[in-house]
Amino acid sequence: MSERPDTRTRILGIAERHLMRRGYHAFSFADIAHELGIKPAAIHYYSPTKAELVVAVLQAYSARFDGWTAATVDAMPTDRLTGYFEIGRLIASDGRVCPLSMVTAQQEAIPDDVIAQVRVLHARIMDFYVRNLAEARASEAVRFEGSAEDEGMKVGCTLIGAQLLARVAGVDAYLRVMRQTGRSLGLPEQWSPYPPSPRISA
Amino acid sequence: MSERPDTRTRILGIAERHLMRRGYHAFSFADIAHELGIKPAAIHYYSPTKAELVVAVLQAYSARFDGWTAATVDAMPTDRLTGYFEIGRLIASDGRVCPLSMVTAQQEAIPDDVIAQVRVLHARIMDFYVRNLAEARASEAVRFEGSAEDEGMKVGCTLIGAQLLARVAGVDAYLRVMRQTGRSLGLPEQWSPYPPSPRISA
DNA sequence: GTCTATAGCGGGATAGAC
DNA sequence: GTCTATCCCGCTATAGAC
Repeated sequence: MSERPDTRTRILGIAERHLMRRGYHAFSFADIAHELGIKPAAIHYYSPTKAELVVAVLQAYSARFDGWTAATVDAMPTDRLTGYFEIGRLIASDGRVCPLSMVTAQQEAIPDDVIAQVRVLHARIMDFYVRNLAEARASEAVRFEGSAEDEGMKVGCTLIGAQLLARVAGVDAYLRVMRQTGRSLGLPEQWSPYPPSPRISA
Repeated sequence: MSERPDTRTRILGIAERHLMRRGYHAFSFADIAHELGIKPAAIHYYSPTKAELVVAVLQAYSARFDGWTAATVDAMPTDRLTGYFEIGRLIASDGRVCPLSMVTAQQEAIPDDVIAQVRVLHARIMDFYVRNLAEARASEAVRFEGSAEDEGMKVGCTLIGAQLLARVAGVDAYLRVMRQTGRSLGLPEQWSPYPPSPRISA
């Protein structure tokens, strides 16, 4: 195990990191190729177009997110929530932003196929929040007013905003905002990094 | 009054709209020129480089924000907060996003001068939240736990996240999220669009 | 103040050799 | 599977005419 991943996988990984750091338009095939030690044109062998490449990146990201939620199926909903806050922190500390917000920010200038895929990711993530908040409130592990749908959307918005804020104000800003979010929900002060694997922070 | 603004002003206005909709890299001098009925090269007469143009856009935006806060100096802090939520809604309903988040999202691929200017805007906006939340809590017009700094950053993050969400999920999503935010603060259900002028939503 | 013309670059994409 | 070579495009920016 821990073998060197194949080229296809490495391309997706590098593209994902660039997408999350720089956005759709500000990374190029040349960036990926240079890091891989191959020529830009070779990337087309794996993904004919840039749009298809990014769609594949988003699919892989969604799949990893699904894998993470599946792996946490036995966990307490509060641990799932704080676990996700912790994943968001790891992403922010690496100067990245959830691809959901990165792609959404520029959607007018991005191919429709990519937008369609980002909607899938959006639905999965919002479903995660809503489900866990509802479950946690039912067992009186968190408190909030209004519907779980509204609160879930709110917390999701706060997290992606906090990742953006981290880029101008440092990771500390992310931590302050999400700790404040946890405080108003009545979540524990310490976040469990649960479970560390399968990671969606890489 | 209501004269046709001069070319310099029109350029800034068009550039701002494109920046807020498409991001730094996805709008061009040609986009602006076409809308203005002039040639792309003519833009350079007003702003030699794209970075300077965007810096000017951000300066104008910050100045309008300052003008708005100054004009609301006699208002209740709760009205200032809901007034800003309303401004955020107008921006979102036009498919735009606060330039703060738009530029921040792509900061790795954006000139330093522009980043420096966005930090100014960031400081102004966060100061606005913190000041008004502290003031409102002192008069028991809102309730929240923790420091006004943490809560201010949190609400700011929620708003920019909600503007992003609006792009995939519609303006209704923005409204739901910010109404939920107002609910947990104990703000009135109806937002005063106070004051309509000087607008920072244009 | 706006034009034409053009330089110069970097990007995505394709064709065909190896 | 990766290469070289090339095409075509759009972009920022400059120079100089009007």
